[in-house]
Amino acid sequence: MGGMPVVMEGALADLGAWKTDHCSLVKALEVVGTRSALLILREACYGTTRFSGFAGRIGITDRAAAQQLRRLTEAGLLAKRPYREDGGRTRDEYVLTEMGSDLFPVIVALMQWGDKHLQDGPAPLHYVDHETGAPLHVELRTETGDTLELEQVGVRKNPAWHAPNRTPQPNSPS
Amino acid sequence: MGGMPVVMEGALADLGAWKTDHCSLVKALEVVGTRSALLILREACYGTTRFSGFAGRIGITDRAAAQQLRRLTEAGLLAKRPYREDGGRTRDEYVLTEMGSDLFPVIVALMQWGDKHLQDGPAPLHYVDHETGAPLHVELRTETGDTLELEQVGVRKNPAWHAPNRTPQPNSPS
DNA sequence: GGTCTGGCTATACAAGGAGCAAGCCAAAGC
DNA sequence: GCTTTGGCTTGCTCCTTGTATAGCCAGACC
Repeated sequence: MGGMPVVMEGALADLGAWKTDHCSLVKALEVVGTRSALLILREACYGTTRFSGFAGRIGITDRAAAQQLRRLTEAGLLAKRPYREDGGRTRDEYVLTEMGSDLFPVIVALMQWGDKHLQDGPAPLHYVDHETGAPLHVELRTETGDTLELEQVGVRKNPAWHAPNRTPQPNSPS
Repeated sequence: MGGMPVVMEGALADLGAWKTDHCSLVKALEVVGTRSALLILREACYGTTRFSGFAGRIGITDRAAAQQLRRLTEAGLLAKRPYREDGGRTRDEYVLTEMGSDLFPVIVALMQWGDKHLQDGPAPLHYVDHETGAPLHVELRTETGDTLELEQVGVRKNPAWHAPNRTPQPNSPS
């Protein structure tokens, strides 16, 4: 069992005394906090670029696909790029930006968790190093390469942090 | 910029020819695909265990908290544990199971992505090795410790995979 | 000019998440 | 036995996500 959580360092230890006002997780969930957004990004990582590919492979309606593609493009995770098939007009396809492909670890982490806890049998797909075939995993590591258990992790305030717009408030990070 | 996606190996290369029927990501999103579910789990990782702590710190209503705590408990990410404060009746608190704490990398990965792409200034919080203070990161790594770019990643069918209930269909993994 | 096609939009609707506010309930303590 | 307290439920409402179905629109080709 888990049980023991992370170590909240310093002033963070008193959970009643601070708020998670600027939490990056909250901001992230505002952008990719829906099922269809993450599935669109999975598809984009798989190499899907065209409207009908997204809608068809994910199994969502045109409307849902169009809406999410627009949202993700506006947010900067996808970029439109014109293309042209012979005998067709020029259209836009959707390719990952750096911001979008930086989400790949999130997708693999969720996939890995689902593989372990939600599949009846073995995992259907593997992520590997394409060159060597070595299996890939998402891991929490320090620069020196150590992986940690949850209870060995510490959370601390970033001393360089300051409130985004004026009035640097001292007491509400995250 | 990103641009190049992962390498779909073998039969997976033809995206039109297979479906993502058993994708672990889809299953994972059915359990933790909502904002409030992930925020509850963030709080559980931070050490919050009690009803009012979840509702109050996340800033959601009692109703939403109760609903998610029930869902996550039924799904096996949280477990109820009785406790008793002096002068109070016994009640249940919610602690992470192994299944729940295995989601921590997902939370950190999302947080890290938000830190990089959605914060106006520096990140408000840091995750570190509590012992040494060394910063923690989520990384895609092979067993030999190499980290990869997106275009070096390969996706392949698991040869050991079989459809969960009878009729092992040959053509629809993930 | 007419038609076809793929990408996208429009309308109408159902389901679920979540807010507000109030109420319920099982001890503990008076 | 009445009140208090914290945890949880209920009724009602709004908003978002997603479905189903249909329609629009800009070219390319005829």
